Amino acid sequence: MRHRLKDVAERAGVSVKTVSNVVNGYQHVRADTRARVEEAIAALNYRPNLSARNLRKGRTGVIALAVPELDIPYFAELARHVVTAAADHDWTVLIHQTGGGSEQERKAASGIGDHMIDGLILSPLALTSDDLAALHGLPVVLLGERVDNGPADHIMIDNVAAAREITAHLIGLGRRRIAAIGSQRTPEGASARLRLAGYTAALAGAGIAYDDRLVAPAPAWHRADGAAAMRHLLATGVRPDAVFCFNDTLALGALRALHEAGLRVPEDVAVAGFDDIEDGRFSIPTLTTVAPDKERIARLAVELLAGRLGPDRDSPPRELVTPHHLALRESAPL
Amino acid sequence: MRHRLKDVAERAGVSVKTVSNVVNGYQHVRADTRARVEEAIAALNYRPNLSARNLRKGRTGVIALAVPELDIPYFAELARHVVTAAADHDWTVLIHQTGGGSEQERKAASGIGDHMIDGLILSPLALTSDDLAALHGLPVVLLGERVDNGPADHIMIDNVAAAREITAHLIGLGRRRIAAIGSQRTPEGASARLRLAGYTAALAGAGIAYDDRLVAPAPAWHRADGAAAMRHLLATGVRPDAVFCFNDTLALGALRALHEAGLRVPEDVAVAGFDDIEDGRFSIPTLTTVAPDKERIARLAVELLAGRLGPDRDSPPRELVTPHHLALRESAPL
DNA sequence: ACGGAGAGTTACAACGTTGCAGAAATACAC
DNA sequence: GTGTATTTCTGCAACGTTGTAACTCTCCGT
Repeated sequence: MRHRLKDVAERAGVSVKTVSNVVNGYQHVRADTRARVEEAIAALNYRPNLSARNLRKGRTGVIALAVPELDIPYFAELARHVVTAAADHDWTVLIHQTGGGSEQERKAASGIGDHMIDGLILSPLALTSDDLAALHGLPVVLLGERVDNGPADHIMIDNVAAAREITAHLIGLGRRRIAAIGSQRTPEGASARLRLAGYTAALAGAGIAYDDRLVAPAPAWHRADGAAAMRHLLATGVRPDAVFCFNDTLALGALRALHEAGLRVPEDVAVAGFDDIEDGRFSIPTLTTVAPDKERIARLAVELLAGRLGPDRDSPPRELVTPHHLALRESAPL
Repeated sequence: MRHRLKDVAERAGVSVKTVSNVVNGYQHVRADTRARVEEAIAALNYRPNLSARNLRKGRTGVIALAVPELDIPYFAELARHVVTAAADHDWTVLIHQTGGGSEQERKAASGIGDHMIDGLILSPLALTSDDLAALHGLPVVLLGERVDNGPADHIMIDNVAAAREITAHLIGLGRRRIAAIGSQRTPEGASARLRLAGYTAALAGAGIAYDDRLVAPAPAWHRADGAAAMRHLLATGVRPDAVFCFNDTLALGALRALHEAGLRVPEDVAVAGFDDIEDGRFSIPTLTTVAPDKERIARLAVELLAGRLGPDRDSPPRELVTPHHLALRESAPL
């Protein structure tokens, strides 16, 4: 049922290698030979065995993208862009879901990496440089926060600046009791720490005192966590007049909780998020947010990986900061 | 840097095959030999070369999941469940994005399938049975609408019944001018046709005349399409008092358009969707919808595939209808 | 006619792994 | 103590492909 080079060769009356040459587009094949071979390929519906080709070549044509959770819209959108960018290099993308645990991420790094993939684009939450070292030379591009001393290429946005800017925007609206939702103390919470730093920097810049009670932690960054954190803030009676949520799903949850509490957005409480996911453009109200250039991040990641697999094999690790902008919508308008 | 069985064998002072036996958990290996080999494996950080193993075994341990678009929440949620279910079989899931075009789906089927994957879970929009035949024996499980005469296992929900039930629910609220959003005339629109059939059946059952002007097409089923369709309905002056959207993202777009038009949901217009995506539980208002059991669909798909790779290799194709229920929320409450 | 260049084709080995058959060592039965 | 299982380990071949090197054949210039 499934045919091999040998079958094609027999049918076309040539050697196995000649068929291989035709399949790989080698130049010096006589036109009539090529035609005979192609006829045989078509007749037998021959497809190369990629495992064998990979074994021989040491390349698989597959790269992996490992993200914490696929059904967080930010990662789903990112995944779409990575798949698109990878297609330009004729790569297939193996999308892997780590669950954000260090165990799973380690497995994504070492386990999957084994020999099935040529490179890895990893959006780590919990990974340490030790885990990374265990890759033993598999080219890796990291997205998001820095892994300390990691010897890998790295793409990020300036989280502190972005958080500072959007907090400053809320201050510019005249708000003074600005809450933050999404803080995390765990080692995984690198993004949370940076965004919190931007938040406090903006407050300090405007001469507003930092109030611990206005900062709500969130174990994960899902809608439910955002809603719970918002409810908690409202219940403690610290009446914020604005909220900066560390990502958009938190913000959507917060919108929901505010709605249930009968508060108007943005009149009573302005809300800002982070990530610019599709939902935020259709939510009620639409969501003001920090918009990273996801398409560019994905493209850069694929290109860095391509470099590592090609000429830049041994060049020093690169660190790229991609631009972002504020998307000002109804929840905290201009 | 990257070691092979041979390197481990030399270090442990045994044959290559013995190392292979240890790696594969073969029983009859003396304890001290096993220990020596394991020490060597650890010391060299040996990892099997999967390409070689696959070549030898004819199995790859990778299954593919092909969906039209990853950033449609329904598919992202489904993907998460499939990844989880596949992990129980020690399978890695290669997630593939087809874009919904028949060309891409064909490629997902034939191109990717070549020898890299053991099986395919495909959520087709445009695939015909011819495309399916081109797979030449690759086990496939189809999700969603029927591919005519396809010789593959198939999991679906009863779209007609589900659409009829939720439309009947709207009728039960006393609504009489019930619009539908999402109809499609293209060959890809199988789901749309079935849901439309359920909608018309419910109207007929209640003695309500079908009004063509209340049925709005949507080229795709994104939020933007839902919003555009809703705006169109409102602009034509046919004042619906309820809308059944053929999926949740359409419904979220419709909610947005209704909000912009100053109409209250559900007081002025009740809204229902289809899919029960996470967003719908936090939107304002929360979304009444048809809830398929995505976790079960994913688990069944993986199990059917496991069967095809094992004992049920040649059993006749199975067709499974999974249950659904109505999730009644604020946009069209009980 | 002869040498040389290049086009066209081929045989062979290797990529790293595992199934098979069997050798060597050990245990067991009588 | 001999014969028979059983455990433990090994060498070889094969999975399907491609790189290397070599071979044949044609064509050209002299």
